[in-house]
Formats: sequence, structure tokens, C-alpha cells
Amino acid sequence: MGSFKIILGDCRDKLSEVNDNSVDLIFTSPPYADQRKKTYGGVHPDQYVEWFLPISQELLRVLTPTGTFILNIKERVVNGERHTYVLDLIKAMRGQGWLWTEEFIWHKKNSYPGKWPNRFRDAWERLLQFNKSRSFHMYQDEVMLPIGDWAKSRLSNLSETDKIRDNSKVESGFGKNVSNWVGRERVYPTNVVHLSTETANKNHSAAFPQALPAWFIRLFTKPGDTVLDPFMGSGTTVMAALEMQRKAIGIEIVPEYYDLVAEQLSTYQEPLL
Amino acid sequence: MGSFKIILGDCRDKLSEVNDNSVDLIFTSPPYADQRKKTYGGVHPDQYVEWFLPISQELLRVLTPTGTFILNIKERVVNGERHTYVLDLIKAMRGQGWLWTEEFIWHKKNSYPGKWPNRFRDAWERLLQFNKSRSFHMYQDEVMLPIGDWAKSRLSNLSETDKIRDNSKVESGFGKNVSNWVGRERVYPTNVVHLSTETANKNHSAAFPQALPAWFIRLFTKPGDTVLDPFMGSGTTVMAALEMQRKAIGIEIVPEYYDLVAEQLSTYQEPLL
DNA sequence: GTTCCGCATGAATCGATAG
DNA sequence: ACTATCGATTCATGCGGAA
Repeated sequence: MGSFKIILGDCRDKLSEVNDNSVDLIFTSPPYADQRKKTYGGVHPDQYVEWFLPISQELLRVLTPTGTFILNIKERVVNGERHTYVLDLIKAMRGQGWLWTEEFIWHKKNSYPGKWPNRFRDAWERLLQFNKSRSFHMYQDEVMLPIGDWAKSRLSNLSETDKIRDNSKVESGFGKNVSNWVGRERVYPTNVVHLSTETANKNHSAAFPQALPAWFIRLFTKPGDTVLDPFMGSGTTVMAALEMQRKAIGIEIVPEYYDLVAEQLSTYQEPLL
Repeated sequence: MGSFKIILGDCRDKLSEVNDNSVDLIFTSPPYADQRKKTYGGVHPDQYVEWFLPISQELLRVLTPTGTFILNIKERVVNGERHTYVLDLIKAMRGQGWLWTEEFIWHKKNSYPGKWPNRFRDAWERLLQFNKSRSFHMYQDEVMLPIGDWAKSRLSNLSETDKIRDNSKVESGFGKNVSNWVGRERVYPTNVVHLSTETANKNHSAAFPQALPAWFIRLFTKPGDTVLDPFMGSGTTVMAALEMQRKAIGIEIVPEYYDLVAEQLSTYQEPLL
């Protein structure tokens, strides 16, 4: 269990309590435009970029040069059209000095059913990866997946010759690409993360399953590193970080959420960072 | 088999041969930036929007007011960063009068495993939906999917009484919600299209499997409607349209591709539109 | 123990109706 | 006119009690 620090308040003010170049991963899901009206005031899509930029400026300050910022976001439909505030935000953050390194997709396995005359169910969200430099830390081996059916069927059809060739470590000849995978049980994932939305039985539902931050925490940090979530909510990111021996910082504006996380964390050993 | 018209030449010139408001669906995958250098000259990412806008202007002209434009595109990585030309293109096309109605994701099921030091395999592409008006045609029932295991297990447990009640079309009483599903075998999909990349048996590999245009052709057109692909390539979209009794128009700049498609189509009955 | 089954519910959108 | 609220839609998941 890593150490942690949670802060009650608006992250627009409270990020000043976080040191420069001290955070290895920021994983957060800010309130989407017009959502969570009672907390951050229900930011209108047209003002979303303006609202977010001071925050991303502070995040740029606190992130280490080799760190990563993962932003979970999806644009609303406004008047029958996808609003462009996410596109505008990406461009504006690049203007602040962020590099838009990659866009992962969270493909939600089990979204609520339904359709509308002009539209199907929205079953995916963006996970935008931003960095301060091109040489960021990435621990790809930590998120390998069990090998899939693709390899099973492909490899089961290998000839005996192919298998022997692999076992004897012959370095050349065709078949090498395929035989590379014999005996391996895990493969690298892609930039599509395919997880279910967790319908936890708990009273306080999270916007995303813990497996989602956990995946990125494994990928971009090592034990002892620091993970920050400036929109902590019910603490999903913080809990994932602590369970994986990372340090965690969380900021939350709603006292009820803050108290809930504080209570959950009170059982742990190292309350202060 | 629908009728067809294929045109040899640069779509920047040849779209003028297509009448105003005459196309019900445009499905195309333009050459990505810096790709296909020998054909469209390898458009540089920085000039991509400028290059594409005259084309999208013509597409706006030829599309019916109730028609749809599906643009299959994905931004390149340039100098370690995702380039923003797709974001810029969306915004610029809105300036031309297009509505950015939706963004579908093509999740490529079986991309070959692979990675780079800073990056995983890119396993998805954008399918941007643009419309001229909010009241476009959409035939959602045509793309329904086989029902999932949920219903199978639930419905197998219905009592005989429930089944009889459904068969006799009793309109009232509880159990109606459940019996709604008896006999139904298909559900609506989401905005994530989950298809394999098809390495066709043919000599000329397509950028996408035929199932991809086929899905959108079913969703946005009915038999007898007209489908246009201004970057025809090996003719995947055109063939899909014709096999589903739609009319097809294809434009291709490379004579070898044009000839290939012309030869494939020569066996069909109605060569001219 | 293991499997089976009921139940609750999730970053949603549209269109109609009410204030 | 303009905003706020409400109903319809109908799958996948995990938990927990039952068989």
C-alpha cells in the first residue's frame, strides 16, 4: 500500500499544493460538459475549453518530464451534432506545450441498451494521452494480455517442423515471425481498451471501472511513483494506485465524496504523503 | 445487382460529372496523409485539410438532403505525436455546412500483435458521419445483431405459460416486458463496429473489409439508392453496393485500379447508370 | 461447493409536456 | 420563447441467495 494525500476543494485552487515535477501519472475523468451540475456548476459545452485550460496548465506544471497525462473524456451531442469542444481542447492544450501522443479508445462492453431515431448507443470514450516530452516512461510488459484465440488457432496449425525449428532457436528462415509466438502466453495489447462498465453494488457508483485506471497505472508508472487525480470522485483512481503500491494524490470538490474516500482510506497504514 | 458508373480520373475534377442531390450515401477512405504518394501525390499532413476541402465541397453538392457521408480516416503519427489534421478537417467541414452527426469507431478485431517503444498497435479508425440536415434517413433495423447470451439464458427459463401468452398475442398483463423478447433474435448495435481486417484472397488488398461499407450501406440506404466512393481503390465499396442492389458510382485516379474494377464489373448486366 | 437465477443499474438521447 | 423535467428504450454484468 502506497502513501496518499487527499484534498478537499476545487482543483483550480488546490493544485497549487502539489509540487512542480512531482507527479508521474495523471489519470482523471473531469465532469463532462453539462454533467455533474451540482458540483462544478455544469460547465456549458461552449465554455468547456476556457474552463479546463487553467487546470491543464497546472497539471503541466506538476507532471514530471517523463510523466503522462491520461484524460478520459467524450463530447456530448448538442442539437443533434457532436460538439467540438474535445477537438478544441486538444488543440488548445497543444498550444500550452502538451504533446498529444496518442488516443486510446475505451470500448465499453456492456453499455445500456437503447437507440434513438438518428443514433445508436454510444459505447466508447476517448482516453487522450498527453506528454511533456517524447521520452516518457512506458512499461509495456506490465499490461500484456493472455494470448487470444487468434494465436491459438494459428499456432495449433504449425507443422512439427516449425515447432522444432523454434525449439532449436534457428534464427533465420521464414516461419520465424510465427514461431516467435510459440510458447508465449501473453501478447501486447492495442490502443483499444475493452472493459465493462462496472455496475457495482455499492451505493456510490464510479464513472469508470477500477480496471481502467489500473491498466494505465501499470503501463505508465512503477511502484513508488505518484499518481494524481484532480477530479477524484469516489476515489477509483486513488484506490487503484494504492493497491498497486503507488503513491496517490486526489482532489475532490464535493465533501460527501471526499468524506467517503477519507473513510475508506482511514484503515490504511500511511495516511500522509 | 444495381447499376453502376465508374470514372477514371482525379475526383477533384470528375465529381463535376455527378448531379446535384443525387447520391444517398458517400462511403470513402481517402488516401491518408503521406500515403499513396504515387497517386494523389502524398499529401503532407499540414496540407491535408486544404487538399480535402474542395472535395468535401463537391460531396456536399451531390449528396441528397437526407443522405449521409461516412469518412473513414485516421491521423498519422508525426514526430511522436498524433497530428491534428483530422480534428482540423472536422471543424473546417462544419464551416462548409456539414453537420458532424456522429463518430463511429471501427475496432479492428484481429490486428497482428506488435508494438513500438512508445506506442501499441493502432487497432481502431474513425468513421466520421456527416450530414446535410438533421433529418437524414437511417434504417436501423437493417443492421441488428444476433441477440446476446443474456436473453438466451433468460428466455430459456420462461414458463410454458409465458410462451403461450406471447403466442396468443395477449396485450396486457405483467410478463409483457419479458415476452417482448420471445422470438426476437436480434438487437441494435452500438457506434462501435467490431470487424476483422480482411486480407482478401484477391491480389489487390483493400484498405477495409467489404463488411465495413456493407454495414453503412445497409444502415443509410435502401435498395435502388445511390452510393458514391470518390476514392474507389480496388472497388470494395462499389462491389458491396452492387451486391445489395444499390446503384454505385466510383471514381479512381489510378488506371490499374480502374481497369481491375472495370474488369470485375464487366460480367454484370447493367453497365451504365 | 457449484450452478442457477433474480435483481439492480449504468457519463444517454430524444421528444413531449410542464413551468 | 425558453428552460426544466420526465418517460421510453430493453443489454450486460456481478452479486447474492436459492437450488
